Amino acid sequence: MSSESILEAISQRRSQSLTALVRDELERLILSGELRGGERLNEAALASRLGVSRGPVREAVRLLERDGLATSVINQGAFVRQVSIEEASELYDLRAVVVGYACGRLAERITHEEEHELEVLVDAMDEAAENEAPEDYYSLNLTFHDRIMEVSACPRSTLLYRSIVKEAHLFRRRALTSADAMRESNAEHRRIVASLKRRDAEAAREAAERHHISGKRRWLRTMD
Amino acid sequence: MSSESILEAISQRRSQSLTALVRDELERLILSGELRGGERLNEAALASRLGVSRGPVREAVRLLERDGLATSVINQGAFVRQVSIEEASELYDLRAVVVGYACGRLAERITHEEEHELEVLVDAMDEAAENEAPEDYYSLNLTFHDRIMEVSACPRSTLLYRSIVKEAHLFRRRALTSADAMRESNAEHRRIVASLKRRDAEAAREAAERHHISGKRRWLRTMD
DNA sequence: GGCACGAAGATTGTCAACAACATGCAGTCT
DNA sequence: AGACTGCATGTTGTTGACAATCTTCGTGCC
Repeated sequence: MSSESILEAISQRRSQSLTALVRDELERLILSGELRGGERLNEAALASRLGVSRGPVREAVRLLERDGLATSVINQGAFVRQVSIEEASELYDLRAVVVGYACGRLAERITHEEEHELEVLVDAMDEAAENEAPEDYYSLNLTFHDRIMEVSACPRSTLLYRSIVKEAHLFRRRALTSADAMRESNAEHRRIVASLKRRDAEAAREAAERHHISGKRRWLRTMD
Repeated sequence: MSSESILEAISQRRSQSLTALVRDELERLILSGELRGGERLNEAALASRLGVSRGPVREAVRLLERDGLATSVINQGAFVRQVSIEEASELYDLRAVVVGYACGRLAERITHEEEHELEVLVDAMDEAAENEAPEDYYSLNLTFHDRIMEVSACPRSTLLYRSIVKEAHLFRRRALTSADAMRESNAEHRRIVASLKRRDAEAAREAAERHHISGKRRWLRTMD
C-alpha cells in the first residue's frame, strides 16, 4: 500500500466514522438497485460483508431511516423502503412546492455569476437533447436543480430537496427521456432562468413549480 | 403489581424497543427545554439516568438527528440542535408551502364530517380568544392544523409537517398570543375552512399559505 | 504574563458475547 | 385433514469491555 493511500485512509478514518462509511455504502447499494425494495437488511450479513461489527451497521440503518431509504420493524429488522406510485406522486408534488419556494427566494438575491452558471447548464442540456443523450441530460438536469437549491441560500429547503430526490429515486424506473421530452423540459428551464434574471420572484416560483408538475406529468405518461 | 399492569408492561416491551423509549424521553427533555439548545448529550450520563446501556442511547440520538432535534460531530458527540432565527424563519416558510399544498389537495376530497370537525375547532378557538386563554388557543391551533394534515391524505406531507413543527419548536420562545393576534389568526382559519367547503383548491392553498405567512409576521413582531 | 507541550481524565467509537424474540417445522391431538 | 403445541434455528436487542480520540489542566519555557 502506498504511503498516500495510507494517509488517505487515516484522514478518512478521522473525518468519517465507520457508521458514516457503512451508511454511504448502503445508500449506494440501495440507490443503485443492488438491494431491492422490500429486501431485508440482515445486520450480521452486512457487517461481515463490510468487515465491521453490527454496531455501526445498526446505527447506519437508523440514519437511512432518516432519509426514508429504509424502514425497520421491532424485532423483525430493517427493510429497504418501497415507494408506491402514490408516494412517488406526492414526492413529485412536494418537490415542486419546495423548489418553487426556493426559486422565489433566489430571484431576490441571485448574482450575475450564478445566472451565467445556470445558463451554461441550460445550453449544455440543449446540446444533450439534440444529441439524444439522455444520460447526459439526466445528470445535467440533476446538477442544474441542485445548484439552484444551493445558491438559493435556503439551507433547510436544500436538505429537504436532496432527501426528496433520493427518496423518489427509490421508485424511479428512470423516466425514459425522449428527445421531445428533453426539449420540452429544457424550455421550462429557460423560463425559470429568465424569471430569475428579471428578479421576478413570483414568476420564478411559478415557473419552477410548473416545471416539476410537468415533469410529473411526463413521468406519469411513462407509467401506463 | 396487578396483572393488568404486567400485561401492559409486556405489551409495551413488545411494541417498543428501548431505543424508542429513550428517543421519546429525549425528545420530551429537548422540547420541554430541560435540555437546552447547544447542550451536549452525554451518552454515559443519559444511559445511567435512564437505566439503559449506551447502545440504545446512541441509536436514539441518531433518530433525533433524523428529526433535526440533535446534531452530532464525530468524536465530539451529539448536541441539542440550536435553531437560529434565520432557520426558524425558513421553517415557517416551508411549513407554509407544505400546508398550502396539503390544503389544496384536501379541498378536492374533504367530507362533510371533516368540515364539521374543523368548524367545531374554529369555534372553540374563538371562545379561547374571547376568554384570553392563550394556552387553550395554542393547543387547539395545533390540533386544527394537525387534523387538516391528517385528513388531507398526503402522508409524506403530514410527516414533514410534524417534523417541521418539532424543529421550529426548538426556537420558539412561544409566540405570546395577544387576544388581537388570536382573533386575527382565527379569522384566517375561517377563511381556510370556507375555501375547503367551497371545494376551491386554489383558494384553500392560498388561504393556508397566507395564514402561515401571517403567523410568521406576528411571530417576527414579538422578536424585537 | 503568555504560550507550547504533555499527561491525565473524560468521552466517544467499536467490538464480541449474551439474552430476547420471531420464524419454520415436526409431532400430536381433536 | 386441520389446528395447535413445542422445539430448533436464525435474527434482532442489549450489554459491558476495550480502543481511539478529544478535552482539560498543570508544567515548563520564552
